[in-house]
Amino acid sequence: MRHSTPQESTPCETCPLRKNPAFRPFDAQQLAFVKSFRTGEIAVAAGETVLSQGRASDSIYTVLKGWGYRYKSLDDGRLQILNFIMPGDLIGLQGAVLDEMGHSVNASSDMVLCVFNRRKLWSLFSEFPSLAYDLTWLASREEQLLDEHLVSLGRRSALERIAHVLLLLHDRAAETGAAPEGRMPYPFSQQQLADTLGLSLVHTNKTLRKLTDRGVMTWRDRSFVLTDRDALCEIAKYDYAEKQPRPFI
Amino acid sequence: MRHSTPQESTPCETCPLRKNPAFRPFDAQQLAFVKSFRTGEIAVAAGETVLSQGRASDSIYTVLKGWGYRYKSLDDGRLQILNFIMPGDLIGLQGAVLDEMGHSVNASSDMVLCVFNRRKLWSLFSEFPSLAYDLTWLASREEQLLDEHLVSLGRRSALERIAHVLLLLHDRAAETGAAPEGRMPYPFSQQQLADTLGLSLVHTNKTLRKLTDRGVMTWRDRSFVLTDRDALCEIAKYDYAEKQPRPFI
DNA sequence: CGGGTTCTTGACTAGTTTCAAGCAAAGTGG
DNA sequence: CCACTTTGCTTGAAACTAGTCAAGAACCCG
Repeated sequence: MRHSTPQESTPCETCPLRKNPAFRPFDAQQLAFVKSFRTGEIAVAAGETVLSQGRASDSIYTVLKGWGYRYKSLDDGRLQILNFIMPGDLIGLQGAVLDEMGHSVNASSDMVLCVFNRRKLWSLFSEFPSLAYDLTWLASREEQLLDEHLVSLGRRSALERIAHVLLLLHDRAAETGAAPEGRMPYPFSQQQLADTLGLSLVHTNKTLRKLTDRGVMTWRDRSFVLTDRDALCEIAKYDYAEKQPRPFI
Repeated sequence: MRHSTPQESTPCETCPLRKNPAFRPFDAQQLAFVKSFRTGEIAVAAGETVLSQGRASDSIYTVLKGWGYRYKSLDDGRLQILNFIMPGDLIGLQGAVLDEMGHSVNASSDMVLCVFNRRKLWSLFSEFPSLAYDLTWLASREEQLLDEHLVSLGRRSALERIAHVLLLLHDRAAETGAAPEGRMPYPFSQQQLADTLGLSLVHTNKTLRKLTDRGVMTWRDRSFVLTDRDALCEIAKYDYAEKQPRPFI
């Protein structure tokens, strides 16, 4: 893993996540513990690798800024994106609890990550059950997102799949205030969208065109705008559920 | 949820999982806590529903005997099986931590489940960090299985997918000693296999035939035998990793 | 202003689904 | 105990969705 020079640390007190109403507040004790659990902060440039499949990682990270994606690749070059990673998400837990990372993580935009020492994970469990519970919350939510993704790949048509991820991505970004007015500034390529949905690049492009022809969305500059959300929901059979403030570590 | 009359309880001391070398042992304190956490035991007949999508569940379960599957269904009847459930697996955590179950669980054979009170989950975190850690282990492993499944649905051909699940299913069963001599007695239909792999029943059947014609497996009486494991591994690009004793609750 | 990505489009092909029909095994009721 | 029904498996043919190949256009970066 290569990344840019470590930034000077943002102290936990001014952590961008803590100001965000989408995230639940910390009490003083929890904050004190998290400060001791944390070993620093790193910046990862767009396109670089944060974690590699097959390796054990010494660290766990919480995303402070930027977007990334979690993926698995096969020997012959086929690649499957498992999930997208946004601010507040925790990455590397699998590598900390099991012995080896089953997936890789790449940054799709410049990211800033809060770094935690894997070896102190145990003290989180023994001293801060409330944080351990939050960890489990985070793991359950990830499972729920994967479940939904599995339904898409297994049972939805290309058109439904695309409409569905677009809505999902938008709503996940909107949760943390990152998608104003239906505009989703996720910096990814059509190839990445294809690798997410288990489609070929060409078919993804043609399906995207079908959606823009119907006037429900536009794709430009590696991001998209939902111009007719209702129609998209109709296509994807998607319904939005109001989110409660969520935990993070 | 309807199930048969509650069986008389197997005491934790004679729990079938505890005797099984595939599972890590409990110490006396943990055992005492689990006994208080546990509210009883239920039997679920093959075909019945254990948990329903959309509902909150008051209980969490550990499978003592039998097999089942976790799935999501869409309004129009399409169905996607997310994962299979075997002895030692924990179900219902998502419903306990988040507020609603995003999936359903059905029994594919007669099952016996150990029932825990969702409301006491918090005391598990606060009093037994070692068990909380095990819970996280279990959640991470589920995530890993889902990741692998996602790769299958997204990037593997029908032939690869079938070879891959068959091996996975066999090895998961073998872990707990339930698949002697390559014979996997999983009682499921081809329709269920199709719903697992995101394929149609017809194509699943034809692909299964292709595999039996090549002499690598046989399918009979709703279970299968791996007659040429190496060839299957070759097709699926599958490699087996030795498993350590795993936790359970 | 080149050279490299990324996006776009058309033509052709392959893999998978859908439709349709028949068979076998297991259960059900008279 | 035997018709009758149901459920699961099997097979072929036709239709269609998505993949591959190929080539050009647009965009980005140095």
